[in-house]
Amino acid sequence: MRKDIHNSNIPVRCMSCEVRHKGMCGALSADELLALSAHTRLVNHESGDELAGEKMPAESYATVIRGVVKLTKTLEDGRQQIVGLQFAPDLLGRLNANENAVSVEAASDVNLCRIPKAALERMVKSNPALAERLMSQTLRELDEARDWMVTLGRKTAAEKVASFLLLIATHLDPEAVGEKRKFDLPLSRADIADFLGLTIETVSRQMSKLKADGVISIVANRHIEVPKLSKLKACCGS
Amino acid sequence: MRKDIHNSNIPVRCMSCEVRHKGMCGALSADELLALSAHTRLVNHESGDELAGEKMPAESYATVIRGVVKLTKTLEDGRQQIVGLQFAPDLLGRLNANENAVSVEAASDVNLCRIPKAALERMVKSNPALAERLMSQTLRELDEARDWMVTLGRKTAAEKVASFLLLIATHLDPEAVGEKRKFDLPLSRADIADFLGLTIETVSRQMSKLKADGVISIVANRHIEVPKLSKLKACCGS
DNA sequence: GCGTTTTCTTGATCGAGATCAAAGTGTCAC
DNA sequence: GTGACACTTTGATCTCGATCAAGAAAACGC
Repeated sequence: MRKDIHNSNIPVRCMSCEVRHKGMCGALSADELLALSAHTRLVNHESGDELAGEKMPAESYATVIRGVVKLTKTLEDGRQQIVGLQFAPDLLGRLNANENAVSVEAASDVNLCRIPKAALERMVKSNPALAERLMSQTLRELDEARDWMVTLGRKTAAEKVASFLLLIATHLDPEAVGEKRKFDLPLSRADIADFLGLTIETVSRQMSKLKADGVISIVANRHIEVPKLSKLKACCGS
Repeated sequence: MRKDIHNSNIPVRCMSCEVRHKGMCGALSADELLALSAHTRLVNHESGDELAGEKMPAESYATVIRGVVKLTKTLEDGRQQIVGLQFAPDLLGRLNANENAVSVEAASDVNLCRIPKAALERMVKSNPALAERLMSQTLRELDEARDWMVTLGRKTAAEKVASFLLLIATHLDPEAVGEKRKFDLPLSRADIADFLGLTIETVSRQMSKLKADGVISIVANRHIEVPKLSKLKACCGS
C-alpha cells in the first residue's frame, strides 16, 4: 500500500524517517509526502556524488532519507568551506530560489526523496502550516550557521575539533542518554578540515591529542567513542 | 496624517525607508506597519546600547529605521564574534522564538520601530504574503551567514578586511553606479576585528596596507573612499 | 592472498597573525 | 585652550597552525 508512494525500485523502508519522527518527515509530514507522491522519486547516491552545483539552476527539492549531505562553497583558487551539514530528515533546497547558493554533495552514501520545484512550491502556497515548518527549519539552519561562525572565527584548533565531534555526537545519536557516545564519522579528515577551516594535518593532530588526553577513543579510523560527554564538552571553549 | 503611525516624538521622517524602498519597509510593507501602528513605538539608541541580550526572553520585534545593528555571540571567556549586521529596513527578531539566540547591540546611533511579539505574530498568521517576505529575509540572512563562513574559515587577513569593506560599500550605497565609493564605517576597528575573527592590530595593519597599495584612502578614521571598486574586489579572494 | 591507491598520522620547519608594548591621533568636557 | 580618555597605528617578538615531507594504515581491485 505504501509502496506506490515513490516511483522507485527501493522497498518501503524509504519511509523509515516516518517511523523515527512520529509521522513527520522533518518539515514535511508523512501525509504531505504522500500527497506529493505522484511527483517524487527516490534516488540513491554514493559518497562524493555531487547532487547540485553552486550557481546552477535549482531544479528540485529533496528530503534526506538516510545519510549526511554537505553544503560547500569554493573560492576561485580552490579553497573550500563546508557551510552546512544536512541530516535526515532535513529538506534540501531554498524555497523559491532559482539558483543554488551552495554546492550540494553526498558526504556519505545517501538516499534522497526528490520533489520537483513546482510541486513543493504549490503545496507550500496552499498550506500555511507547512510554510511555518519550513520557516522553522530555515531559522534553525541560521542559528546553526551563526553558532558555527563563532567556532570558525574565535575558537582554537583543539576547540574546533572537539566542537565538531560534539556536533556529530549530538546529531547522529540525538536520543542517547547518559555520558557515553559511540558513532561513525560521516566525514573524512579532509571534509572535517573543510568544515573547520583547518588543514587535514591539524585535524589529525588534534584528534590524536584528544585521544591521548583520554577524551575520545579512535576505535577505527572513522569510529569514535566518547566515554564521557561532559569531558568532550569541556574541550569546546563554551 | 502619517504622524500618528508611531507613538513618538520623532518627525515623520521615521518612514524614510518607505520612500527608499517603494512602499516596502523591508519585510513589512508601509500598509502593514500602519495597521500595527497602535502597538508600535519608535525608539532611539546610541552606539553601544544593548538592545537585547543573548539567551534572554525575546520581547519584541523591531524594524531598523536608521543605523546599523550588530548581532553578537560571546564565549564564556569573553571571546566575541559578530554573526550578523542588520541595516535599514531589516526586521530584527526570529519569528516565533521565545529566546534570543544572539545579543543585539547598536553599532551606530540607531532608530528602531519596535513591534510587540504577539502583534506581529498575529499579523503573520493571517497574512501569507507577509510570511513569505519574512521567509525571504531569513533565507537572505542564511545566505549571508554562509558567505561569511567562507570568509572566516578560508580567507587571509588581507582578504577578510577587503571583503568587509566591500560588504559595507555595498550595503551603505546600494544604488551607487560607476567605480567610486565613499562611505563612513559604521563599526570601530574593534568591531571589525570581532566581525572578521581577527585582532584590532591586524585589522589596522591590513587597512594601512590597502591604503599604501592605493586600493582605498582613509580620509578620516571612519571615512573611507574607494577610487576603483573593481580593485577592491580583486583583493577579496573571490 | 598481494599490490595499488587512497587516507591518515607523525615529524620538521616556516610564516601569518597574535601578543606585548609604546606612541600617535581624535574627541570631548570644561 | 588644556587635560583626560578612548581609539588607532606602528613596532618587536612569539606562537599556533600551515606547509613540506615521509611513513603507516586502511580500502580496493584482481
